[in-house]
Amino acid sequence: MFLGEFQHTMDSKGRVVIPSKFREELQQGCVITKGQDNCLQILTKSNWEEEAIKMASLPSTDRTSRQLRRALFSGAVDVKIDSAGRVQIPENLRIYSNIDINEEVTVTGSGPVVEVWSTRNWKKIQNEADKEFANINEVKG
Amino acid sequence: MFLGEFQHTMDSKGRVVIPSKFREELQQGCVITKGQDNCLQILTKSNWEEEAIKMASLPSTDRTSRQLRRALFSGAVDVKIDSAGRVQIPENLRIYSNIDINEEVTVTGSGPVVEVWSTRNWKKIQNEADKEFANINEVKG
DNA sequence: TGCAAAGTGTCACATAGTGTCATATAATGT
DNA sequence: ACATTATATGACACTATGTGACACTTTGCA
Repeated sequence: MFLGEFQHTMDSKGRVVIPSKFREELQQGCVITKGQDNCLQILTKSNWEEEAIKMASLPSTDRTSRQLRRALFSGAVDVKIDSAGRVQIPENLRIYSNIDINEEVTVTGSGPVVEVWSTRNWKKIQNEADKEFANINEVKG
Repeated sequence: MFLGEFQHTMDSKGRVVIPSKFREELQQGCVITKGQDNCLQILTKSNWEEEAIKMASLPSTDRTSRQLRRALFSGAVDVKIDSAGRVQIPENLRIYSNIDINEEVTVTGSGPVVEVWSTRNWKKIQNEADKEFANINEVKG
């Protein structure tokens, strides 16, 4: 289970530090994919395999399914964390997520997955997310 | 069941003392999350897991669900009480709750959860709460 | 073949976080 | 009231983490 929110910067070579709390779970290998709302997702190997199986089993007759599947597989890279705790983000994913070299990055734990955001982007999303969250709590309370 | 109200200060490293009465229940591990009105909530592990399971099972195809999941998990940390009875509050939660380094903190038992407030904030909220309480009693009496 | 660009590995430094201790304060029992 | 114990807090040393720098390797391309 991944929890928390961390600020980092993407270094001049396109690498991002994985918060130390997440490393143990991801050390044995992980996969980065395009996530929803222009974030990147980092999954553990086993989590990725589950996803992949689900996707592979979608009917290839359905156009939307095909698109989803292409996005998932073509956008995925299998990376390893280096000795300084960083991962290299390939250019296509940097573009997808709007994270430029030397820019601020927010890494969040989101339960079963880790998400990587350009901080600008995250701030917008977070506002929305917090509102939803406040609504739910009000209904409950 | 957590009861009572306690004054402490956040130390220069961002740590807060958990009142000794609460420690036993929280010792085996607890999770801090964003609560309502800019307070922080401390939940026991089992309490947290209930919440988390609900969230994790929401469909990720639905934007609102995704946002909820993000708010919940990114705003949470899993902490342990140190040998001096303190917990470390990460920066994002310090900001959320308006608790600065070396500032006064009010820790309250609130039934199933413990709440952590900046004392300034707490006083405001408490006034409101007391008024409500007085009103109810007036109507009843 | 050589050059430029992109990626990888390593290091040193600054800072944030952690652990421990000593003292002060508060709570408890006699 | 007093002694005894538990609790809170500040101080400080230590560790881990994040960051920037830089050299080295690989890749693609002229």
